[in-house]
Amino acid sequence: MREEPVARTSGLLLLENPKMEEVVGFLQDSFRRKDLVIIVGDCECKYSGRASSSLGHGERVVLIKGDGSVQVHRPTGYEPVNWQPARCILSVSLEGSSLSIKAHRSRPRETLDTVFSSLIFIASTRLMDRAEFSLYVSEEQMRDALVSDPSILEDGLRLIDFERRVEPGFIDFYGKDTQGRFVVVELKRTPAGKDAILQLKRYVDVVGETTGLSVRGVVAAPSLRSGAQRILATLGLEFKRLSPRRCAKLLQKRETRKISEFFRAP
Amino acid sequence: MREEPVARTSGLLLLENPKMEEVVGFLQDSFRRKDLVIIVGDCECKYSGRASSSLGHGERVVLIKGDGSVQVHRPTGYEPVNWQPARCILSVSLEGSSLSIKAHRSRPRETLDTVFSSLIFIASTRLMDRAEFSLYVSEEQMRDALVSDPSILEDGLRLIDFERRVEPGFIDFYGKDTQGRFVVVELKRTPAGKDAILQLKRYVDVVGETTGLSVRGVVAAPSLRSGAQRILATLGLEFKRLSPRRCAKLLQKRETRKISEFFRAP
DNA sequence: TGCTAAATCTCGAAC
DNA sequence: GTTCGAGGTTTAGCA
Repeated sequence: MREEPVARTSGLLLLENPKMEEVVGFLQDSFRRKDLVIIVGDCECKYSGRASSSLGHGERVVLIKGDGSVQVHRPTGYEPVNWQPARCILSVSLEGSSLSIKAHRSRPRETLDTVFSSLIFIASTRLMDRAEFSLYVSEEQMRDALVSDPSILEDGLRLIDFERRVEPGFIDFYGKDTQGRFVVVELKRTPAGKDAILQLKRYVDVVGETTGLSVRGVVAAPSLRSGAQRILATLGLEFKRLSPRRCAKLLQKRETRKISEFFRAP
Repeated sequence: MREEPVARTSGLLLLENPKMEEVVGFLQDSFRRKDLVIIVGDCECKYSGRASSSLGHGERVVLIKGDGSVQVHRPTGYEPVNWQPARCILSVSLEGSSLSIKAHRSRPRETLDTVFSSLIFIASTRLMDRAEFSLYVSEEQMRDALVSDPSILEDGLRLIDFERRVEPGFIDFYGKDTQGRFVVVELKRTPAGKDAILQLKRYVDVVGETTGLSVRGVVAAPSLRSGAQRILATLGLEFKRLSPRRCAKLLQKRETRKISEFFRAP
């Protein structure tokens, strides 16, 4: 006799070595509730869409999330061997003694069919997760990256000075472009707003007065806040996208290169 | 009283609402055996390496494979929020009442630390999976792709004919390059071997005799079988990599473009 | 909606 | 080992 799935404190439902028949309803309920489902068992996969693929029998972990995304994981490899992104239409059916789970989407039109010939266990649960994910790179790290390779902002851009003291404060990056024009860069780790633009404007004015030449002002940030583009254009300043991630990557590269050059030295 | 983890027929070990203390040994054993581990629980994540990231408390699924890869999955999204590729060094420790799982690798130097404050369940199992994964595109589809856009093989390559009847059989693709030289292409869906090369040689010779001009012979395949490069060079023929996937992608693009052009038509 | 560029891209092959 | 290119790339930012 089989026991019914038991609801845990966390709302976890577990089926160990379940029968195919009972699994159909179990999965349909889980999909309807948009719960997360983990299936471990022996399955085949067929994918058809942008390309076609087939994968014979083997024991795998299948992860089906409430958003309709599907992943089939083999025992090794970071990436799923087969998958389907979110917003799939999921359907479960019994095919003889096997269980078929189809994940279909249009645009692009593609289907992943996972057919289980045996099941080791199935878990279904609703996960609570409201946390915010944040990738960090400091403004100082971004400045270091720009100083070490100004071309990440603009081709041919060269460094004159950084953290340069001028009347209202410090210029993050001070350089010269391919046409020989001075460039003042205001760096922001987060989307740049009016404050950053006005700050830059002051620096540009000061440098313009000091040198008596026309000076370019560039806001370098991951993006502009809404409305900032308008102010920027009004003041004759520019925006250049600079992603914190790219800066971090470049710094990492420089770091490893330094180390390798050190070891290569005689 | 807690019951001991029970070994299933499949070698599955399950812990439901386990205590942190018992989990440490459980995970260390699993990692040593290089079994696959699934953990569901409330955790925080900190990543540091190429970039830095932090993720606050939330219920997630963590998948740790025998190859040392780690994935932290939130309730939605196809991709893991945090991850670490294969060949990581895994370590488990108790930090107060929390469980910390660190995945570290060098080159690039980066660490993912996942700290569980509570556990819903843990599963550990060895998966048997020896199946081969294959992506399908027929040779005919590859030929269609090449015919519809010869530049995927070589810049400026133009089509003269395909499936062209010559003495020993059919030339897959017959064209002309930017220098006006005739090009005979032999297509293979799988790594090309001696047979494909000799076939191509016959076509090239026939076309050369017919036209009285020098003719280029190109093997287009995902790769060359070992030793084939040598024969190719000896016979004065060329190899151009052509992936079935890229052909499939191109065909799909053409298809969608056709459809959109159809709908756009007046 | 479609494109273009970046990704903690990953992964594999060639050099 | 390192570099280079492809991917069912995915994803985010913009026009």
